[in-house]
Amino acid sequence: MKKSRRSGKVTLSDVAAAAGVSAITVSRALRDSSTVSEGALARIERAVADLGYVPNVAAQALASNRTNIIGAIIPSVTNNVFSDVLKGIYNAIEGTPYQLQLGNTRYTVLEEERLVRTFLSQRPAGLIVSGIDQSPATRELLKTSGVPVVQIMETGPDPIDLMVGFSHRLAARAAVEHLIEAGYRRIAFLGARMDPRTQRRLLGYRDALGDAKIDEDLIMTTPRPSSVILGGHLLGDLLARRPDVDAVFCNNDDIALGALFEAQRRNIAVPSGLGICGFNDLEYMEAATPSLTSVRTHRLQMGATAVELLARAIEGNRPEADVVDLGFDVTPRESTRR
Amino acid sequence: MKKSRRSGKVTLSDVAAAAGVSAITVSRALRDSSTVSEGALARIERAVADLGYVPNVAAQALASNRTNIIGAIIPSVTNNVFSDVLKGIYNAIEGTPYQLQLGNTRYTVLEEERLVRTFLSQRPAGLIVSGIDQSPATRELLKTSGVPVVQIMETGPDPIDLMVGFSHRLAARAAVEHLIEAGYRRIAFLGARMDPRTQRRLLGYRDALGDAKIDEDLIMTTPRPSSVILGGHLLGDLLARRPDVDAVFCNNDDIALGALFEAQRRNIAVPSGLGICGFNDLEYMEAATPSLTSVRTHRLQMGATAVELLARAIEGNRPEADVVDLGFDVTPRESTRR
DNA sequence: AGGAAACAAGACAGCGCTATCATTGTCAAC
DNA sequence: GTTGACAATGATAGCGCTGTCTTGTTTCCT
Repeated sequence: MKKSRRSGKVTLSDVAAAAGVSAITVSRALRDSSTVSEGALARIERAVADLGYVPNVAAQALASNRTNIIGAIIPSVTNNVFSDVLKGIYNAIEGTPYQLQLGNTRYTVLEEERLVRTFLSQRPAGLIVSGIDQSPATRELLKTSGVPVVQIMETGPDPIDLMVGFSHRLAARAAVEHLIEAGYRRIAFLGARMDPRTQRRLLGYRDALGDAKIDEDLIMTTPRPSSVILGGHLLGDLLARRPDVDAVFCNNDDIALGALFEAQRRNIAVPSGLGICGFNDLEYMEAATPSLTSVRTHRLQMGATAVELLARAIEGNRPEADVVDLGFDVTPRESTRR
Repeated sequence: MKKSRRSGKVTLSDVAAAAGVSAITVSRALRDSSTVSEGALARIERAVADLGYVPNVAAQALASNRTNIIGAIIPSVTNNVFSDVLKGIYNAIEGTPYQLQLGNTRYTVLEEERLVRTFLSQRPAGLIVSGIDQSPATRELLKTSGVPVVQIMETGPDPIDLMVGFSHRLAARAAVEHLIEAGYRRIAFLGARMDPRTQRRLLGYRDALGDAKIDEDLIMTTPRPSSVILGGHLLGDLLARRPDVDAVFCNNDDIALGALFEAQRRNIAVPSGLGICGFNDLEYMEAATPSLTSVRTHRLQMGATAVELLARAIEGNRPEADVVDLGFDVTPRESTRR
């Protein structure tokens, strides 16, 4: 007797036989119940429940040449900023028919390109990519794929398709303007991992200082990945070079927290001796002693909006605006109040 | 003329035609090149490159009734602990043929069960689940699936299949023993989100106090999700109830950091007036002023080991030991040095 | 030289589903 | 009564790949 290759699972035909209809009717009933008569639908639903039928997604994908996968490609899973965005994505995807698949570039453009290729080969329903600095090849792949794409984290000119984020340059500028208004004049920029977003924040820092006609030669950066410890080191190095600095604009909150701890270690009073401003407004900024000024960004909402834009585009009713700017809020706290 | 349903992509047969062999030979060449002659292999490789052939994973999955998907199901993407584990998983999975698919339970057993069902219906190569507190139905599903499964985060009796983690009870006990050795006697437990792992840490806390014959009625907990701010609140509530407390064992580092900030706010000297010990040893613990004692857990290695165990099990050579205990290290720092 | 064993490659069918076209029955409009 | 529109359902043929079996070819041993 010929050995069957069947997986042992309940198939559409089994359901069809149990419900007394043909397989195709079951298929239709499950995809769009309005196309099937009430009686048949009821019998099919019973049969599905009785037999414990679970559709085979591979067969669905092969036959229909599409999937319900939304791919999200982010640089890091451990960075709090991206994990918040991811949380927003998960929240929004719940209750939709879509399933999330995650890719992790580790901040390299090449890995991003590889991931885009891998994801596209699976014919995803939509794709979420981070930032606006894709390689030309990646942009081309995405543009010609026919798959809806959302770029998140940042706004900028020339979106691949859809976009949701904010201007890092304007946000940094607003933060530094806040420091200037608070009376600080020798304001340094502390930054790690000078990725493109960081570079644009540096531009915003320069914009603000330029407008206020302030000497700007107070930039401490390192290519190393950001961390709280590194924030302390950066402040230490800065103070060694320029002991007269009176405030630091930190490229992110980890660095700001590290700077605070370093200041405490050196008995530098914050905010009177040193003003500290971070970026992103992670949860601990409010809890710190003194509480730390930061720039609030809308990360959960960014993830949620990305999914909403994508869902609409997939379903054919594209939103009027391709680019959604969620803005930011400078959130002054004790660390810059003097 | 009949309209073709073809996806427009290059298929195996296209490659086969270009290489002058049959489709099945190309399939074999791509899966195990040793089964094909050198000449044919070279021609096939050329054809693949020339045509830009990308396999259709849905067709592969349907025909072979298996995939190269490893599913990972974790409670939260924003919790640093899990994101570190996830990073370890991604690191280890690179260079293997497997692809990661992530599920997010948000700390609910029901969602976990749903995700396990969804993942299993895709016939994954292996599955990673978090903790040892799966529902009986989930355990049964996993056990009968035939899919290799690793439970991560914790060790315990009766593994579903494979297991890698450590004993939270012993780790908490060791931390509290450290506090006792440092001379603290009125030691409180601060905990948020009393999930099963937290409960077992509480047991460890009680073990240590019981052994030292110390009164243990100093437990402050809340069902709310953990955060730095909450750590401050918990310490505040504790001090209102028991101003004579001399040390806190915090269920995680966020709470420990919040407790430190709250102590600073109240001008309570750490470690002389209050000892603080956290759990997990996140990066900022070392950077804090004073640096914070914690229990180091091997999160990256946990993720990596999970993938290794799984890969071995998938390939048929199961490891000798089903359960890998990665242990922990109490890491004493300034916050408990008196 | 003869035959077993090992190797290389192909034929064929089918995995479980959906696109497409065809068929049937019902009912309102003329 | 005929017609056409529409709703409900079915038959058929794949989607692109791999499992299984078969056929041909080479190698090596006795």
